[in-house]
Amino acid sequence: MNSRYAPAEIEKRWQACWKAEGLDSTPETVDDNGFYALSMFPYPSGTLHMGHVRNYVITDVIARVQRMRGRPVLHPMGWDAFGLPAENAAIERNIDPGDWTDRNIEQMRGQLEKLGLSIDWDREQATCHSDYYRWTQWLFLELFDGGLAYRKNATVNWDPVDQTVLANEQVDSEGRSWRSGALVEQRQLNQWFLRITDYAERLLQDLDELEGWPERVRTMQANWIGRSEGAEINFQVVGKDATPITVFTTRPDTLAGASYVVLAPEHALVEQLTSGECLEAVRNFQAEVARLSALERTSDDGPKRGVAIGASVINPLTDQVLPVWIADYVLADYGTGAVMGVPAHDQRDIRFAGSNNLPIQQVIEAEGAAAAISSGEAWTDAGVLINSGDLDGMESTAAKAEVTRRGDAAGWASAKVTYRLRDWLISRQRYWGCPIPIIHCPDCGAVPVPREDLPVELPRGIDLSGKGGSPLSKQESWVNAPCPNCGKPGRRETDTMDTFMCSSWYFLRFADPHNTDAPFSREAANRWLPVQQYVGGIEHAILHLLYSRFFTKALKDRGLLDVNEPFDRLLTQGMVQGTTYRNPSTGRYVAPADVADPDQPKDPETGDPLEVLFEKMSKSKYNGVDPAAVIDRYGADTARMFILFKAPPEKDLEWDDADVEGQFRFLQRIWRLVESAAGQIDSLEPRPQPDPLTQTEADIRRAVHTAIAAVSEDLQDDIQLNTAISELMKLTNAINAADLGNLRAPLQVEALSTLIRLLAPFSPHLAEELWHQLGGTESVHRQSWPVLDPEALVQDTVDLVIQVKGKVRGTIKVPSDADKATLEQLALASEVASKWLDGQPARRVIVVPGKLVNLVP
RNA sequence: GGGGGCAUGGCGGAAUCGGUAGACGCACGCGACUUAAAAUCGUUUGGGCCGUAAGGCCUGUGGGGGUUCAAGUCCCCCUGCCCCCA
Repeated sequence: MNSRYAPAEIEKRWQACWKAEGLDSTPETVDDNGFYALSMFPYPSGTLHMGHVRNYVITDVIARVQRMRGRPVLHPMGWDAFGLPAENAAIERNIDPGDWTDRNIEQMRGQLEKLGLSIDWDREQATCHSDYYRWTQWLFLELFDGGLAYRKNATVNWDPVDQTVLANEQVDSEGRSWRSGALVEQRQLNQWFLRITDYAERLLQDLDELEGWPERVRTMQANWIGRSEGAEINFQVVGKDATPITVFTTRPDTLAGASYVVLAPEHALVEQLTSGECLEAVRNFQAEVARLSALERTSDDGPKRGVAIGASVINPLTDQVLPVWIADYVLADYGTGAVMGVPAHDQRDIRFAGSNNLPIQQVIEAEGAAAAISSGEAWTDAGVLINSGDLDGMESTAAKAEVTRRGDAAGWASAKVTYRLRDWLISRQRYWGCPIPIIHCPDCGAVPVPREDLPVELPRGIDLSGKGGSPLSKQESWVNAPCPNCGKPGRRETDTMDTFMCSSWYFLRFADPHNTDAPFSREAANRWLPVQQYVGGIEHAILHLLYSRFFTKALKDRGLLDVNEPFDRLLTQGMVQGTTYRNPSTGRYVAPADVADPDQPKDPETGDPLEVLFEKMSKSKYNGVDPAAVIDRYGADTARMFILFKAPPEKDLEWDDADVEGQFRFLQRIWRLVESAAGQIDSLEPRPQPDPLTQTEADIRRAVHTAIAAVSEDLQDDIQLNTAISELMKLTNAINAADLGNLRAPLQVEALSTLIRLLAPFSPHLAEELWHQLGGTESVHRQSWPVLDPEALVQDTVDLVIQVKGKVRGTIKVPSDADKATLEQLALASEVASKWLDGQPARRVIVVPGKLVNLVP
């Protein structure tokens, strides 16, 4: 009695106890009612930050509630452990990337354990360990066997700082590397690709199935896949017996308005078609374009540049002769690498035509179209065709199909669907990644390493200078290997895989983590997948989630599992932001420690007033809060409560020390409340409720069951953990206000037992401690979730709102079971009504039972 | 430029099958306890106006319009901010 709430002692003790008891282990056998709760696994940087904490605590609450609901739960954790930071750290400090990574994992696991997460650590995986990446390699071979992995020479984004190839997605909108920030260059290299484009249509279509995903993530994926319907149209080359130029267009209806045709500078036909006098200009232009990124080339607003190549083609619809150009805004690997220029009806074309003196011919008429075009704006909306021969007068939407149909009949067009999505470039010229299990043989070509020879281990303890291509290519003893086919000397593939490969299937390995015969058994995968609740950052909305979906579908097609989508429900949590001080005139950030008066923040150097912002926690902004420090001071339970209460999960969260204090106080209030009862209650066994109840008892039962209903609802579909905690606060307030001494024992037991069980997923340590203090013998986390008794919610009378002309004018107490007619009578007879109706009869009466009556005179 | 989202007290946020706006918390103020402070407990607070008071009225969810008995919620227009794509 009268002990203080001491989280440090309580949390340490219960964590040890749970570990000894195996409380968090995954049930061995389950039928199909298992619940798979998963957080996006972290990169083991060595330090846990608040974003991680938020992510894992949200998932943990969901997992714990499901356990109490009686479902077998899989809640694992692992490490996305390959990647550049380890290699960079190794270069800087001359340590082995593997050792560095393992040390970080140890450290972060320790930090995670302090949070009291109910994770089954027995299933832990690290993608850089050979018992994991062996299976990444195995799956690569599966894709290879299925024709989904191939090698091709292609223009790639080259990061001159990190000396590696980047995927398009790793280049930001300014053409810089997402990691090094260097301006990306274009290079030709022979690279490994995965044929994700084969799955473009399914990846798009099946987005409709994902009802448990945020709409905006689905939209982002759909945009990324970028389906467009149109036609391929062939233009015969004048005077040469050359292959016709095939363009892709989404606007075949504007064909008559085509005034030129443009090839990508890298297009194969450029060589053939360029005339002698244009050759030099074309060569120069090609060299110039090679330095530009795709993004610089395709933006709508930049200037469009190009040169004519001295060839002509024939417009198949009008028989007009059109010049052929090459231009920076046409990309070789999108569509056919060639477009028809219709300046009047395409924004980029009108810019190009303007700067190169090419004719602009309007062929779609609509109100305002001509004016827009003459002012230099393309008319891209629908309209009616003009200047198009016998197609004049046709709606442009109808004309799309008609032009394609005619072209198809005449052999110069065919309907075509293209996608913006490109095949996934997985080759990386780096050391710290999963080796691609291929041996290059001078005779047999690229030969897969036999599955029984996996893993192809990364050689350890090698010199990493960080310069000049792949370190693996310099490891002669490793590189040289006999061809598995013919036995002749061959060379191992020295590229490693994009780390997104490793993270595209880890959720499958968790279902069957110790399997030594296969990456996972089909039974285990089918039993646990799809993940019922996936939680992670919005920054993975496209890449990781799209790749994982692709893997799942591809592996399904290979017969390895039967699920079509990996993640049933997705929750994208918001950022954790810290108080940030910035000098608006210099743009520099100031550390909070250097701010003397937080109410009147001033720059210690210049004396300028500082602006106070909330921005994502980062070292450079001096606004980070260390989770370990918060746990040391207040305990993990307070940290959990704060982070869950402060904002809805998907919104950004502003860190506020005062609010952390507030949560600590709330937990102390519960502590004192339970302590006041500890002398009176020796068991939490439910007992029959007395009948009749006193008014206070009936009120407290209603509060208890209202809380059960509300918290359960908040954890159900639309997960709202912040309001769930506010319901716990209301219940605590209600019990405090009623005073336990005024309740008979069965009521006390029900109230406290419910409060503690509802609290358990949020504050697992405190709930466990209180549960035992009140005589609980088994863990609170093995108790069942409180069950709602609808009877307890019933009230004899309710407050009925009286509105007059839609304005609230008062309330009256009415029997809760009164019917509409009675309510109307009671309302009309009320004082409120007589006062506000002022003698007029109510012309109209709207009755909403249980809520209000609206009287309209 | 295209697509999507958001806008509620001093602050974070509740309330969207249209039905008492501001739950819950933070901060602030006041009070109790205390020699004092901390802690704790109680309590006020959207704005404006009337009233000695009890109380009452008007107004209010970024701005403007509309639908409806009733709008934070639905529709149209505008402004600002955020995200994605270009």
